[in-house]
Amino acid sequence: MRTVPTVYEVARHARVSTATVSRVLSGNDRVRPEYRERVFAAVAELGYVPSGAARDLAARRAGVLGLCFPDLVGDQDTDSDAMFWYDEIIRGMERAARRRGYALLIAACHETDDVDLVTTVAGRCDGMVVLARTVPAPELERIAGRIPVTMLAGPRTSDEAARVVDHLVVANREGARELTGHLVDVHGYTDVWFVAGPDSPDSAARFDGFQAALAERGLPVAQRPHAAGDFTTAGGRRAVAQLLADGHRPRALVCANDQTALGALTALAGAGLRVPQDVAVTGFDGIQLGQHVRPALTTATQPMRQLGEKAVSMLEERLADPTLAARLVEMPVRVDVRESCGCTSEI
Amino acid sequence: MRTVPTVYEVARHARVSTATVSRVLSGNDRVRPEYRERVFAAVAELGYVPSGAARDLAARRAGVLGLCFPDLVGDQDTDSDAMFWYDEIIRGMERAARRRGYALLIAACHETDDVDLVTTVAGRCDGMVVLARTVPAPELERIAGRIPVTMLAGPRTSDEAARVVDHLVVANREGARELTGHLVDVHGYTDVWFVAGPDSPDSAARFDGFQAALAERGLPVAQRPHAAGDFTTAGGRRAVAQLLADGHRPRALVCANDQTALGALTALAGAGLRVPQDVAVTGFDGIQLGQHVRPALTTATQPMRQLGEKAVSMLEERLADPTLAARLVEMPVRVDVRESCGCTSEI
DNA sequence: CTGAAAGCGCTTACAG
DNA sequence: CTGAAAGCGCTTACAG
Repeated sequence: MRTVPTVYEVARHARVSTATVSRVLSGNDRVRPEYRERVFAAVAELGYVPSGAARDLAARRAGVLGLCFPDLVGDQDTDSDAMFWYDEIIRGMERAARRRGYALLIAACHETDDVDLVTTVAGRCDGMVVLARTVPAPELERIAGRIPVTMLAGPRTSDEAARVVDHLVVANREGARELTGHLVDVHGYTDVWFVAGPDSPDSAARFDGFQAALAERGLPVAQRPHAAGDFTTAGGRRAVAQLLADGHRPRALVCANDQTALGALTALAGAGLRVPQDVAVTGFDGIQLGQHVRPALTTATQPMRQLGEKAVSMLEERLADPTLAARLVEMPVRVDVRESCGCTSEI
Repeated sequence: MRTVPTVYEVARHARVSTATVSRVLSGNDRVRPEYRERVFAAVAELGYVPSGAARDLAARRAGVLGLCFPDLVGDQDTDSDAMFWYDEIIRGMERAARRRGYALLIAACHETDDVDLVTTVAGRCDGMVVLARTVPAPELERIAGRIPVTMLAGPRTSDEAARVVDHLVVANREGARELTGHLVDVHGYTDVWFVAGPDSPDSAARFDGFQAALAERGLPVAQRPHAAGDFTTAGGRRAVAQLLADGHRPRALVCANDQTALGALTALAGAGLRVPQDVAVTGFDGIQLGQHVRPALTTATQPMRQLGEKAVSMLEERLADPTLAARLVEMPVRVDVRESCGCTSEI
């Protein structure tokens, strides 16, 4: 195998300086057409592919954005279905990044280890988005000292980190409030229960919205969730199956996320209950699967596209001005009324 | 904002050389414990995060693998559901890469443009996986001259590229052959039709397996697919709806991929036909959604995990020995018999 | 518009 | 085990 060609070879071949090669390749400088031609010819002939590392080092810019999401491994080493939600995030971020000319460097990280992986990512990108439970706070602070960091859908971390890390969240509380309100106002259900996820700020905020909706309507307000899953389908199924086994028959179930709701659907079917005729169900997030199950899931859909775009622009703003104060931005969610709440299909 | 610290600052702070700092941080060299402590202390105090670019340039290794998949945008700028399949690939590759200590650099690319993006990716990783229709052959050859490249599930490209690019494919023909055989042997259907995807080697290979199964059983063999979608749910629905509108009533439909089969399900339901009682349906790929729809989809599932692992190991082998001859590796698929073929649910 | 040369921030023989 | 120094392959003021 030949040795890999460098700018020097290209420059020599094209009989120009490396500066000219660099200018031609970056595209945005005025170079005599004749030289330009020669450079392209040399590049083609030599099969030149510029070294990203050298380029990044010299230009202090990578053209790469990073994304750390939690490492979710199911029981037998298969991906947990909580991953569906991350698929959407990855896709949304990749698209938004690409629109602005960045590639996306992704890695599933776990708070307890993987510091090397996080460093690999952080050291190689111009800015990064981290989801909750991926990077320990001290590490996060350190990284934020080097590149802009936006925490997506996560909790406010330590005070230190909060000073330097931007936060981008969705309207969890408001979404759950609307969903619950819909169940009460439109369908007249008063016996509405909440099926939580794991102990997380997202689940908590959604429960909060659930409580608010009930309180506003003068209905009795539960002080704690009636059941709790873990944001997976299996967890939701177990939680609701237990509820039913205990003899409870709520009229409607507000679930902390879509997978939990999907699990609820299965548990209810298993108990011979019809959705929405016997029990209504709502989810949260708007994963694609929710549109395909029957009954189609009524849910609060997160604006993936906009979340990605917003995350990238926040990163770019901070790249332009690193002294910016940390920001907390909340994006609205959209309530998608489908079948599982009792409304008819909108097909 | 303070200036970002470098190895030099860390070395000065720890009163050691930069070589020692580098050794401590890389972890694998024997350094006097006292020095090691001092380095870690300095790193912590300064909030040092090594520059990936400098590191890569000096070490000639990035610890990053690349993945280019096609840019799939649906009608109103939303992701086409053909993306589900890529979600699985991305996840499988991310996991396999991470297991070997790599992060994954991803970018959706389109053959006609995006050469810059491809270059961004190729220049920054140690090896890359490309899916079909993402990188033009000449560009692919050039990249393969710099880093190992594996084409996943793609066609053999130009002869030139085929010499330097490894190919990793799944048993498309065999999977379709088994699926079709199952329909005939187990369920006794003889009137089995094929709904193709777009003009692609994958769809063609699956049709080939379909034909083989029929021929082996002495049944009439169609010379061309009875209908064709485009690998999306909408395409499958349209193709099958047209078939039905034309008055055709096949007993079973072998679809080129899962989304096509999902679309078939919708079209059949729309025509008042029951699956599998009136018409049986099979898919291909094994996307997660197929397990959740009713009837659950009988399909040939691609071994995502193993595909990812295999792709990474092929890259590593070529990294170790760049002179390796180009390889073509085929991975088996697993036929998952569920409900849509007429077998009962295995819940 | 073009080139000579410094410099980006690491790692790694090489010598000790 | 440790350090001085070269070198990785680009980009970009700086001068012309």
